Amino acid sequence: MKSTGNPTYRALNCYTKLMRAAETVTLRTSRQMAAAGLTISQFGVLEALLHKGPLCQRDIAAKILKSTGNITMVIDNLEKRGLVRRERDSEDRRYLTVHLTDAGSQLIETVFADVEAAIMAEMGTLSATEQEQLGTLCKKLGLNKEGRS
Amino acid sequence: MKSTGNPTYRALNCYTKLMRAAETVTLRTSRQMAAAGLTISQFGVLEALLHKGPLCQRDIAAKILKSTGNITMVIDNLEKRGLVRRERDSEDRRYLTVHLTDAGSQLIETVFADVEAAIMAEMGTLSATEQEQLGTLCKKLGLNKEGRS
DNA sequence: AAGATATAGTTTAGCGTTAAATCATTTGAT
DNA sequence: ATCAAATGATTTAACGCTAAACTATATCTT
Repeated sequence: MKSTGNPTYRALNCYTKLMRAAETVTLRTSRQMAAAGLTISQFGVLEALLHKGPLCQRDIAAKILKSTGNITMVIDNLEKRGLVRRERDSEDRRYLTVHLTDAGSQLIETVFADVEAAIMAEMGTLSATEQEQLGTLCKKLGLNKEGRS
Repeated sequence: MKSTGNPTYRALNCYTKLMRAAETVTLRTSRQMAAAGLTISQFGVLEALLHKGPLCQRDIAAKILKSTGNITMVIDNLEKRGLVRRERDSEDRRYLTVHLTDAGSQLIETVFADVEAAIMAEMGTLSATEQEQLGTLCKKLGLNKEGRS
């Protein structure tokens, strides 16, 4: 199985390394979130609100690729901590627009900066050229067939 | 932010593509497991047992990088389906050795082959050289600093 | 205007996940 | 031999996650 010319070995090996790298980088960057008491999902929600402004839950779900049932709970927890507030849309009462509170804004701004720095540090292991190569290869991999379906 | 010479942009962009690629590939390969009614964790446990033989729960947890509390539950579910059985070690009664049943062996063998084929198909988007490049870059990324700690 | 259909959000059931507390058993120290 | 410490497994509490059923509101058809 270790013969480097073996296509099966090569593919599985590449797959394993890709997964490990993603896991490791996630683990390291998520420490910045954990340090602020935020889960990855909570960070995702706050970050979406920071960069896109107030959003309804459906849009948040789409942005972080999670189900709407889940978003209800994540936002419940953020609301309990006073980081976001829900506002019922007066035009169409089905919509709840989620807003960052001042505390939420303040928190996500600093945590986002920390996470960004952690990502930079992680990627800094690779040279500029290597980062571009990696990006290109990953993109090619993701584009395979029908997108994310 | 889109200036390609910007190191922050380059790092974040590369990070995003890496994460997306890993997610997409996981999503696609996990369909093979889902088709057999197995979750990713259940697949991990069965695969460990297939390739390493009977293991105690602690070793299984270490193999799939999950907590032992979690393994208890995953194995409960596999046991309910008759895919594995627990056997109390007669030497040291703290240990439960987990064995594949015949049904479990049969299932994991076919599902493993399917998953392997799916991984091959995914990685097949890249040429042999590209796979090796990707593997090298991912490995370099993961090796950064203190391993997985 | 009435009823069907669609949409936003919530709830529920089930699995996964961790960390921490607990139980059972074994090992080590004295 | 006894008691303390270590170790494997289980349980519990809390959060995350999905799919599916459900509620409330809005829109579309006629």
